Amino acid sequence: MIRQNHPPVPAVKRAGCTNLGDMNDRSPALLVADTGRGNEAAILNAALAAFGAQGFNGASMREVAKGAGTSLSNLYNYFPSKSHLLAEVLRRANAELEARVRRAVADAGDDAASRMREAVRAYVGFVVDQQLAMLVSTAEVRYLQGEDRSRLVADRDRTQAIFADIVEQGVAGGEFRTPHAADAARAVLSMVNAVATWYRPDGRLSRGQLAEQHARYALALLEAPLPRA
Amino acid sequence: MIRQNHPPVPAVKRAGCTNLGDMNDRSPALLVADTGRGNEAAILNAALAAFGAQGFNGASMREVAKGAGTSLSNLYNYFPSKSHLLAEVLRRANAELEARVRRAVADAGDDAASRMREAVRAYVGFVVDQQLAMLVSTAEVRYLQGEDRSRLVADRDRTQAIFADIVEQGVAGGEFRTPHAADAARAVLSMVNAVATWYRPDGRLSRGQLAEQHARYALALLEAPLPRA
Amino acid sequence: MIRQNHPPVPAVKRAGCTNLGDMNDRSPALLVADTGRGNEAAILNAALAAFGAQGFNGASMREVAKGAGTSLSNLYNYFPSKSHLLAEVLRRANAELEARVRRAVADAGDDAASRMREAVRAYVGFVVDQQLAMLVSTAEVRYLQGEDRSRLVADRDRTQAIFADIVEQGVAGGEFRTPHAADAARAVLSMVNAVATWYRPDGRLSRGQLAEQHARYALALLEAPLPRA
Amino acid sequence: MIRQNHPPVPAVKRAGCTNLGDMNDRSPALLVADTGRGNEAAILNAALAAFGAQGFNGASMREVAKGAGTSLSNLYNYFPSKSHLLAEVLRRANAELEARVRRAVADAGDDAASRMREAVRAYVGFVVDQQLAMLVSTAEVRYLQGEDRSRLVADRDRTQAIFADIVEQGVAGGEFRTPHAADAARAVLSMVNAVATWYRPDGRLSRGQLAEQHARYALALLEAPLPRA
DNA sequence: AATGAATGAGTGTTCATTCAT
DNA sequence: AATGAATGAACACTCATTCAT
Repeated sequence: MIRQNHPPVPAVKRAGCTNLGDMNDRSPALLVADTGRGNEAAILNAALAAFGAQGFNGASMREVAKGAGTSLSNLYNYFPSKSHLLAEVLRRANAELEARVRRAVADAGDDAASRMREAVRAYVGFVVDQQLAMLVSTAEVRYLQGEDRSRLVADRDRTQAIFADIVEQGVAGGEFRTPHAADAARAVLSMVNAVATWYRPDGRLSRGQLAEQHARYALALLEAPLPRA
Repeated sequence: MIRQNHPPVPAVKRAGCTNLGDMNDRSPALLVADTGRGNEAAILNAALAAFGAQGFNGASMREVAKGAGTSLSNLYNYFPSKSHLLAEVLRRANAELEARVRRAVADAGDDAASRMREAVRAYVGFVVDQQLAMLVSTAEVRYLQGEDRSRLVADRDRTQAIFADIVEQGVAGGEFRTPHAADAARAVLSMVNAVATWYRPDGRLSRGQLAEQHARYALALLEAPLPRA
Repeated sequence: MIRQNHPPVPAVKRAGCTNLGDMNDRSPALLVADTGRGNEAAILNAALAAFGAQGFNGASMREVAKGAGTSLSNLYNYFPSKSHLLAEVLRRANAELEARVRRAVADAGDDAASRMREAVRAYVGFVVDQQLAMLVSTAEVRYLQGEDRSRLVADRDRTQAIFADIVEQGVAGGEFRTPHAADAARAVLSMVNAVATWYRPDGRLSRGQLAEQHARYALALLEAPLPRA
Repeated sequence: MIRQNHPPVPAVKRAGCTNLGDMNDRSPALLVADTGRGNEAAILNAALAAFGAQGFNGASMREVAKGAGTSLSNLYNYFPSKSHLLAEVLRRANAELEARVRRAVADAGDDAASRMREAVRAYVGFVVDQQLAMLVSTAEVRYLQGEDRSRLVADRDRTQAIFADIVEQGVAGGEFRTPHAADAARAVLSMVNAVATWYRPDGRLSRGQLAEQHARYALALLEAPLPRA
């Protein structure tokens, strides 16, 4: 069993370019507020913390129970299995992400560039706010199976399609000149997803700067005309 | 424990934008050729396959042994622990990656754009050739600890620094006009790393097209002047 | 692993002077009565039997579980490790021994000779009643570590100090004329401890004779004036 | 597996009355001088050290090999099994002990008291000189089986019979007045054997004082007339 | 909804021993 | 006499899960 006690990465490393995907020592990301059903929220948050710190297979239901302040066996009154618990955590994380992005796009202007900028800003914002949830979402989906898995894949595809649609719109309208329209959305999403692997709240860039910077990376990548910075 | 028997993801999904990071059903990526020391190479390759298929904590030493065609206990004549085995797999993967990138850059022209293009092409090439190794490298570093961990981080930083140096050179020389030079190398690397999470040998794009496409993404992101496609 | 199937030592040997410290084939010394906590007492008694028969390292938790009539994993609901289990067995054994000796001394007369006689009689009585516990106490303490070890050493020192105090009193009062007061208590304790290594319930001497005899050895060793037998 | 790293017992404990039977941190008792047969002596000495430090079941053949500076498999060119190795160590230890005691008795006067004094002195001397061998002899015989076991028991009985014979002679001749002659030799031997469990080379008493003191204990126990100290 | 006790399958790792060289 | 590679059985311990209460 892996006990992850590794010392905090020294500050100089943080500004480096290493993407290590460390998931420990993050502020307990309260992904789930009270659900009005006993210990449910506590369990979900504890599960997120445990899966984040040890990975799905490295974390134990006992740890989750301890983190939630309840007994091991009580977990099974809320979730029928460890996998279902993971599935529910991931479902909630993606739901919130999708909602935020969709809202941002709806509030943006009509042109593809504005919409892409706002989509990226919302996405990066969520990554910063719910870094642990993003890391777990990325790293642990693979341990889902069957229906739980396909449902999550569908959810995720819906979120990613928002970006793909904007790219399509932009290319069709001549705003984006990338010759690789079909794959560019994926490249943008890879970039912003990866923010979760290296972002540190005490880093050089503020939440807003980070969002703005990635919006520019995205538009540049899509070969939109850029203001001379 | 998760036994991953999930049915193959249908073809239509493959062309979609979902980055699921499935690691199963890949051709056994023979990362390591014979090392001249008994079963060592077989063990390393089996470990890569097992860690890829089940994750570090999901894979068992018994599976590795079976994959390598040797006995469980014999594993420990070669590697003192499961972690060391992982460490060695990752070390070799990164060594090969670094070597390829370094060679490509050395053989490129003197200007930053050419060097970046060749670095990205080599990197993407490695991702395609050793997809499983890249996936495992990304996903399982976190289970390393202590010296094994810090050694690998240092190795990796060296590889990533190649890109950072090229960006710096390009910005200094006016070739790259991105205003966010400090973080741009990381964005590029995120993009190319992510290729491992969705690439399929039978996909729409060939190895060469993929490399070329990502080179263009990278240069665009860095705001290098682009040919009108 | 040693499986102790050696044939019973022939009767003639029993009366000999060999101290072999055989620990098998003794009646299951029910050291612990029901503790009111599930299988706890059964586990402790089974552990005593197993450690006695095979030694701490020779005994396996599976054997203990089998002896206790429960499952291997359930052992860990009661004791966090094999060492802790040993520690608890030894702690209880010494607690009972100390209590018996202390009670005997309290009930004895005021003179050192009476007190020593009663202390020895109580000690030998315990050795006979809980022979296996005494053997295990003597032979397996060394496998304890850290706090468990220091706690037991302290417990044991307290018990032995009872004898040392009586010797001191007797020498101070002129009852004992040994010139080596500082070490004599240890010699007496060595003698009575060793009874556990050779005593057989079906031996020549009864429990009472054994106690009486060792009381006389002790007083003689301390150079107390003896009745002409 | 027990790794005995416990810190050295503090000095104040050493003078106390606790018999813990610690076997670590003793000077490597070179029980066996060169036997003229390759690595044999080194193996035997390493085995003694390993069995002393970890117990028979706690020590591994790998440790013995390392201690002897040879390879694991080479051990089996000298001794057919771990048990035989233990048997040989114990055989040599007892042989040396018996020789020393027999010589001392032969060199003593004719009266039982002198003979007993010299026997005890020789025995204690050996315990001090070969403390580790004595500890291992006492603690690990029980792991011997079959012929190895019975041969050693016979050896040991012969050594102990020397004491029993002296007691018999002394009682018959009126020198010893103990009414419990049949068991007294065993009591004396228990006492001197136990010296191995607490003796420290840097303790309060010298080797000679220790021997002298135990001779007096023995004679007192046997109720021989004593000089007024 | 909540708990403590229980369990069978599994984990990484170590063992004494063997064998080919 | 000496070695490195190999093995099957065993080890202490943990797992997700169930059940009686």
